[in-house]
Amino acid sequence: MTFNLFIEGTSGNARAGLFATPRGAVRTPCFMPVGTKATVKAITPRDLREMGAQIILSNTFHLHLRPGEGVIERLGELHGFMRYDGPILTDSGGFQVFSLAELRTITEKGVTFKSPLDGAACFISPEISMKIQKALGANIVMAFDECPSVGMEGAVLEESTARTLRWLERCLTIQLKPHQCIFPIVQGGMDAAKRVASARATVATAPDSVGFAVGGLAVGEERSMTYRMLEISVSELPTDRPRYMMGIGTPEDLIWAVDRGVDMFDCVLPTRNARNARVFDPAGGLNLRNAKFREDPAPIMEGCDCHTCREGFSRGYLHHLHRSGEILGGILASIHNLRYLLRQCEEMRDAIIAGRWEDYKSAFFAAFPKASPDPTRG
RNA sequence: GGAUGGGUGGCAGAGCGGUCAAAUGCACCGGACUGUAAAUCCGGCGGGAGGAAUCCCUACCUAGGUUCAAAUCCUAGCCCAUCCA
Repeated sequence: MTFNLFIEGTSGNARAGLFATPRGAVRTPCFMPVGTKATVKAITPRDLREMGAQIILSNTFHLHLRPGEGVIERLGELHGFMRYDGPILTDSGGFQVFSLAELRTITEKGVTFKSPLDGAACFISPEISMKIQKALGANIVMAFDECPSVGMEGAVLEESTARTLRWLERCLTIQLKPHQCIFPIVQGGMDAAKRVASARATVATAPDSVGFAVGGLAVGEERSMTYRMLEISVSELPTDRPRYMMGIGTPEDLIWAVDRGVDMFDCVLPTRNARNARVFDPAGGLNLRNAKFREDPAPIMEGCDCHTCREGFSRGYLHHLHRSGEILGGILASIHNLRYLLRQCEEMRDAIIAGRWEDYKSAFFAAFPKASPDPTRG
């Protein structure tokens, strides 16, 4: 069994484990940095290794448009192409159904996108997405789903959710490479009954899946809704397989998700925010562009073990870099933000295994009073 | 000394009788960002009152003037740029 989850400890619904992949074991809970276009923006693979990243994401749709999966496959698949030797997960393009909503039309066959690059029509079906991902060579391949918008409900949501399931069946007909596996994605929008139905049907359709993802969350809805839907979705998933909550990434989100049994998550937030001068700290974060940091000699966060903080780069210096539009500002802040979440995952894992999960959570929310320990309440 | 052009908000730079507290960009002060069309986007940016619509005051080099009305027209002065002596 190439892919396998070994659970090392639990606390309530929270779990810590080891997820074996052909590129090595991933310790969970695990945050996965996003490298849409075969690069985690502003970060080298060396940085990724140093900060303790275990697995990263890339994107089917964007790489299909440029440079094309053929180029990447011939240059050594994603791993060889971008010189990253850890496990890689590719998203299927399903998120672009949501994020590029104005540029696409959906039919039963698939989705026709207008390329953001040149406006050319680009058709992606479940089969095409799988074939692209097969060529890209990621270790975890995501099913091609439809990520519905927050407002979708009733018959339209019903049809969307059902279509994602039909598409899953079609995804499963494409044979992947031996080092690859597929994660199906649970949908169901902001509808509890549809979440349950989607999760059950997903498991029934792909019972042997190595892992399962919960999608369609953190797309603009209230946090209370996010986690109510997550709880419902996760409760229907097998406990012995990794659960991947797609698209979250604030420190508090990680706690909330892990507390509900999530093992893996990814998010553009740490890198995007970093490029916009927003950095994490235990009290809720800093905007390094703010005037008050102009002459601040302190590192972003006292005691942080990220390269940026360890090297002694001051807030004042980072303020200057971001003000000046210097590329190093984005780099140093990205390193900090990614390491922050990665370290938090290590801490969460240790706490769960050591039976300190409840204490860990209490300490986290004590330091960050603005975040609610339970987002589903209020 | 003469000729011509010009002096507008922190800077650059529109406006050239009313709809102007004055376009736009930059700077400045904040905010947002969650499977990346993002090193992006949004708001504010003379002073004062008010939740707000709004109201009051002071403003387009200086001083006068024309006009119901002037950043815009006239006169004088000061300053700047270029050219000629």
